[in-house]
Amino acid sequence: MTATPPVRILLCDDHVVVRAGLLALLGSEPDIEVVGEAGSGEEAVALAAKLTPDVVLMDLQLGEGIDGVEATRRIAATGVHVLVLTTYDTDADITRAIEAGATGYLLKAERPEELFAAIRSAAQGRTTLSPPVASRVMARMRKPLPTLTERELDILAQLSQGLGNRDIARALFISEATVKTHLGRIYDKLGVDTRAGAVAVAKEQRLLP
Amino acid sequence: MTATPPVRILLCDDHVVVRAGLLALLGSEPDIEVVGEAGSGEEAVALAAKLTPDVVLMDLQLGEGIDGVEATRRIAATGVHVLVLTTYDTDADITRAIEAGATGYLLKAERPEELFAAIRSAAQGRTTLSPPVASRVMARMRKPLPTLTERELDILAQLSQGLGNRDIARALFISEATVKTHLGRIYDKLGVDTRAGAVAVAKEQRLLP
DNA sequence: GGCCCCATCAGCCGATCGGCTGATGCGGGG
DNA sequence: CCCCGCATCAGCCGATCGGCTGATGGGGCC
Repeated sequence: MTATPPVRILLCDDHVVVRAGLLALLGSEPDIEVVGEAGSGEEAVALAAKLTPDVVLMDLQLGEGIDGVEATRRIAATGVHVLVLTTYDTDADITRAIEAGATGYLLKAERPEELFAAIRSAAQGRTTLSPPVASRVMARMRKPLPTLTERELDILAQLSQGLGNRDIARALFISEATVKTHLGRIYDKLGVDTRAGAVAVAKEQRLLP
Repeated sequence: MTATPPVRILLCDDHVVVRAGLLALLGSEPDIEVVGEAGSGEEAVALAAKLTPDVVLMDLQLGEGIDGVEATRRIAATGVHVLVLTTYDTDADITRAIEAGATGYLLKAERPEELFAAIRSAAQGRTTLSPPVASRVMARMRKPLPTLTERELDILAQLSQGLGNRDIARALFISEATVKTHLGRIYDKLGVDTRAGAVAVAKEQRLLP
């Protein structure tokens, strides 16, 4: 067997501390080489195009600029594997990341060995999910959870501003009747029966940007 | 001038990556020595008592077990300085950390030099706040923001479950009239006029645990 | 050309909400 | 001792909400 070249990694996280941590952890692995660091989504997209790494380690929360999902979408579109490494394991985040083309989804709480293994898998295009994430994905398969339509998300966004039906109607240029129809379906999908409950679920599940 | 002994640090963060990052960053500073690491609040409290570090670097979000605020409270009570290092800068988090006795409040997005400086300050009991945090504190001083009473938080918690007035009343063993009175005051303090709006602010501001 | 999803709208009605005025009791601080 | 913040409760009333039934039209998909 010939010596395999190291896996080339691009880091993307807005926190210096996290980048330093990843750098330190990955530095101990001979077959993994960090070839670049980005502190924003825009930077990551540019560097990924320039460096063509084997894997991009991407945080979903990036503070300023485009978010991790959008960065993932753009980078994945160029054929580079993106391994999402983030703090949260909500359904909405996972779904959006996967739809954006992420190769894997890891939680920052994961043990370093898992991270290394996931990176090596991702370099070959194989998918790795953190156990809690995998569980949620499985659960989602069994019970088709709330998948709100875009219009319903519009309504939900207005609702989360505390607006009444009339104001929502005006904001979206539709009638109150339509607002109420959408609200009813939103309640069904989210498993609630009041606007307060809907807002709670929306915030909890991070359904809104 | 005699050589000053290094500042002795205890890290507390539930993410291995972050601990590794801090370890790497602080390792480059000769006058700062990391004497211990904790992955949970309980561990941090125990280690702080055993090691009596000069400063504890404390994250507020700790996953399982007691949260960072509670850990801060217990450690600060023993006279050890706690420097909060976290991701969020919401009013509620800042307020609770300060009330718990934190010596300073830094954001993870802060530049490493600021972190070093803050650690050295904290070792001497001096307070350091990240600029965004300082701004919020000042703003708070100027305009006495929502300070909900405990009872109001009880109501808000039930409200955030999507419960109606009757159910809230039953849950808290009070009459509907009282619930409505509290709700009115909550609306005033949060600057909203619907339950949906109140829930939105509550979640946004992390007013509930 | 049907079928289904989605978005749109209407009207009805009982339940709930939000604002109002006003009242009681308790505890702490000046 | 009085004042004030806090928690408790009552009643009233117009506005809003949530559930219901039912209808129309556009766009995919087979």
